[in-house]
Amino acid sequence: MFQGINDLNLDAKGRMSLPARYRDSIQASCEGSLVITVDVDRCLLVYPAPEWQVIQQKLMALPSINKQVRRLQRLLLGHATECEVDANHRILLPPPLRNFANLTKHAVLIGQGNKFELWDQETWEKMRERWIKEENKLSDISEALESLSI
Amino acid sequence: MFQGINDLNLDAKGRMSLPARYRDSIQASCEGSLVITVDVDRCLLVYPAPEWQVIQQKLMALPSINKQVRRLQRLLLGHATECEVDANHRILLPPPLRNFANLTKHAVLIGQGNKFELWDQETWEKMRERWIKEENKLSDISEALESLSI
DNA sequence: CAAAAAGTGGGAAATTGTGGGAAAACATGG
DNA sequence: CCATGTTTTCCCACAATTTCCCACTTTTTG
Repeated sequence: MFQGINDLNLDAKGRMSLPARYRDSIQASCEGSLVITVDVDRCLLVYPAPEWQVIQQKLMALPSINKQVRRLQRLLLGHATECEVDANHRILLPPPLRNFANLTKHAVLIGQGNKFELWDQETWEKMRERWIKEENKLSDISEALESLSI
Repeated sequence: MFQGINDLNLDAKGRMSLPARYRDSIQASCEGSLVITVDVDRCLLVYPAPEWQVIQQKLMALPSINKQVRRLQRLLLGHATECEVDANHRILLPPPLRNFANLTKHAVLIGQGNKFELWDQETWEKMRERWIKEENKLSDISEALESLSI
C-alpha cells in the first residue's frame, strides 16, 4: 500500500531513482516490474505489474463501442509501458511518457494506494494550490464524503 | 485524547522534540509510530499510526473516479508519511511536508482529540486572529452549533 | 541546591543518489 | 548484406544525504 510524497530528479538520460522506503515493497509486490501509463490530469501512473494486470482486465472487459470507453482504452492501454527497476534502483522513463507529463528534471512521486502518481514538480504544485482553494471554497460536501471525519 | 497547545522549535535538520507530557500516551497508542499528512488550512496533521489506519481505509474505499474524492486522496493519502519517534523523543519532519506548512523554526503543536495539528507559529497566530474576528462578526449561528453550550 | 529530565547540537558511519564510460544492440545507408 | 554511426543497456565509482549516536546545555523537580 503506497502513500506519501517524494521529491526526486530525473537525470540526463531520463532515469529516476526510486525512494529507498518503497524498495522492499516494490520488490515484494512485483519483483521490480512496473507498468507506467498516463492519466487525464497529465501525470503518469506507476503500477506494480500484477496490479496493472487487474486494471487492464477491467478496461478490456468494457464495451469498446462506447466512445468514452474507447477513449479511456486508447489512453490507458495505449500508453502502458513495462519498465524494469535496474541494479541501482532506478527506472528509465520512456521518452513518450516523459513528454506527455512534461517531465524534464524535477518530479514528484505520490503514493496512491495501489499505485504511484508521477508529476512534473511545477505542475504538481500549481494543481495542489488549485485543489486547496477549491476545497476551502466548497460549502457543501458531497454525500460520499459526509461520513468522513478526518 | 490529545489536547492543549505547545510552542516548539525545529532544529537545523528539521527535527522536532515532542512535548514530554504526550510521550507516554503516544508510546501507548502507537509505540512511537506516527503518520503525518497535510490539511487544506496549510498545517500538518499528526496521527498515531493506528488512528491513521482508520482514515486511510475510509479514503481508499471511496470511488476514485469522482473528482472531489480524487483530490482528497491526492492531498491526504498522497502526503501521508510514517515517522518514527527517535531515541531522543524527536521526529524528523520530511522536507516536502515542512515546505507545505512553511515550517522553518518556530512551530505550534495543538492537540485535537485523535490527532495533533502542527502549524508554523506565525501562520497560526494570524489565522487565530482571523477566526476570532469572523466569530464576532457572525450574527447567526450555524445549525450544527445551535445546541452547544460552553 | 542537587539531581534528574528535557531540549539541542553536531560528528561519523552507513545508505542513497548521481554521473558517466564502455559494451552491446539497434538502426541507417550504401 | 555489410559497414558505420547512433542509441540503449549495463556497470562501476564517486558525491551527497540520511541515520544513528553521543555529549553538552538548559530547565524542571524534589
